Amino acid sequence: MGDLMGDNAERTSHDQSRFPAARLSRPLCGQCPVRDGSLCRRMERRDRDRLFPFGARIQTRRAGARLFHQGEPFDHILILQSGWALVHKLFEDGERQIVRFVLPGDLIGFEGNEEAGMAYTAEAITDVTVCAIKRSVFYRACAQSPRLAMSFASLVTREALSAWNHVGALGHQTAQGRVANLLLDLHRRVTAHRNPKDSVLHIPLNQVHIADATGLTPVHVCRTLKQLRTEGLLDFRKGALVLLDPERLAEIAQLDPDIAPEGSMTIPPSAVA
Amino acid sequence: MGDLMGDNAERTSHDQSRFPAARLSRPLCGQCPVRDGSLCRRMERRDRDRLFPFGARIQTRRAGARLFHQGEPFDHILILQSGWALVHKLFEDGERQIVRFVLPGDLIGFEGNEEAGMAYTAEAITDVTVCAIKRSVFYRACAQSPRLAMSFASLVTREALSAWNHVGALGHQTAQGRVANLLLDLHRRVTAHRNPKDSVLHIPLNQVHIADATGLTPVHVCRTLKQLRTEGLLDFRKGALVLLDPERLAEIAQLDPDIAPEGSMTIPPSAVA
DNA sequence: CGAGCGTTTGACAGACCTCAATATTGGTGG
DNA sequence: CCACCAATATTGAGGTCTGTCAAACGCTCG
Repeated sequence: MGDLMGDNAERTSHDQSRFPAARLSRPLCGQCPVRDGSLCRRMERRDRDRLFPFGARIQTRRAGARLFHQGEPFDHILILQSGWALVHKLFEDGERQIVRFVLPGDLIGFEGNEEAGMAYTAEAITDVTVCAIKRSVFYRACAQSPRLAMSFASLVTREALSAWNHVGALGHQTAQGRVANLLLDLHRRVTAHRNPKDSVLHIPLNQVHIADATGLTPVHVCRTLKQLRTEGLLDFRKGALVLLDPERLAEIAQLDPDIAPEGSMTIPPSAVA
Repeated sequence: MGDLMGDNAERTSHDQSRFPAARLSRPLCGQCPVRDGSLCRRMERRDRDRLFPFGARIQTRRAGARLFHQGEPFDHILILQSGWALVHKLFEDGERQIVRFVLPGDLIGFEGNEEAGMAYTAEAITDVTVCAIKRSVFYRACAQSPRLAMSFASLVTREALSAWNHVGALGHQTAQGRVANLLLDLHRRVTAHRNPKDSVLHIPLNQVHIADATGLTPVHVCRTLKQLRTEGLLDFRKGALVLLDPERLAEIAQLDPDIAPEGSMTIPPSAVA
């Protein structure tokens, strides 16, 4: 965690001029939440207003930086403001399993405790800005504000639902289904707070990311993506995702359109706001 | 959901004499939380005292009964008091993926919302007793009591951690590792609140349950269990689980003993109590 | 005794992995 | 602008793990 709480901490709002667009390994268009500040600002204003009195700080981290590491203690909660991150579990053979991707507005840092250390590693995929607050302070704030506590519970509930969906995909589906499930899920999460549903969507992942998340090898992910492309289902190359046949994709991903997806709020807004 | 809220509702405490031991498909010894009331009473007293003013009711359900069904609305929260349950996702081909097993003290019923219906199906494995409360009432109670809200958040956090561990097992591990992981996890959860760590532990699951939870076929689960048995790692037959070599099992399951397991409380008791 | 369920075992097929080589891309420096 | 390098993506051949199908066994219950 080291310099995460260092002197480069910022207390000001997440302004594009003060937080210049990240230098990314590859250019991303304005649709991507990494560079588009609208989503970030909306989540930030609401969370910051609640948490800044408790010592929340805005931080920036470079792509590839580790936000916290499996086995090591980490005493902060992070709210991602912009950019993409991931949470993975390291195995002894050096392989890793990505358990979730973190998008702006998502909370990370509750995957462990002070004594035993974090159970997972969090890593910035792109350059990111996060809102950091001491975990003990955050819990104290929640204990004083049922509204904040329920907002926290709501976020964690969404994480649990997403994880269970992930379990279903990994346990039951073939390679096509797993990849389709992941890309559909990411597409939905990115476009959820976005009006213009353009056909092409930029996702800052490569085939290795998809492999580590779906439990497949990069080689097989490549074959599966090619298969999906030739079958006219979706096109994903160089981070550009196009859903060519969303309906058939949902079938392959075994997503029942009637069922509330991961993004749905289980806790009604009335109980939070 | 039907008769769940029917006239057989009980408001009295969970007494063995009033709630006679369930007629189970196979006999279970006194170690199993299904028949042992100590765990049930402890969880119940604490939760009931908080929730009964809000209309919580104790209910009983038979083994095999569905507590709620995927796609259908369900407006209650259930706290399992005794017995075992499971939560699974149904796929269109008729297969199912068990996403978690529910033990006494666990909460279910937040896997969806009123409008879209539940995202999963919950089913009683053995006869169960549950503490039921209207979801809207429960959320209102949480909104008035930060303590209850944080207790809820703590439970959901544990579920999320457990689900992520499950994701890691399904995505990364071989059949042996998946089965070992599941049985070790269940063993830990059952013995967590139990002093005498006897060598033999009764778990009310069959090979089909294990198959649906690990994403394997019952045939392969059978082969894997036989393999684990001949290698002197564990013995699981007719619901009787014996861990013959816990250390080597933990290796196979890729469980890092230094890392906090799913059972650890992420939210410190001081923030809840 | 027969029916039904769960378990066990075998032969075979398919999905995915491993290893290896090549092609493509993006970045760097001359 | 081109050469060069590292990282990523692609393609092929062969092997392993797990699924599928089928049959038989044991157990419980009616």
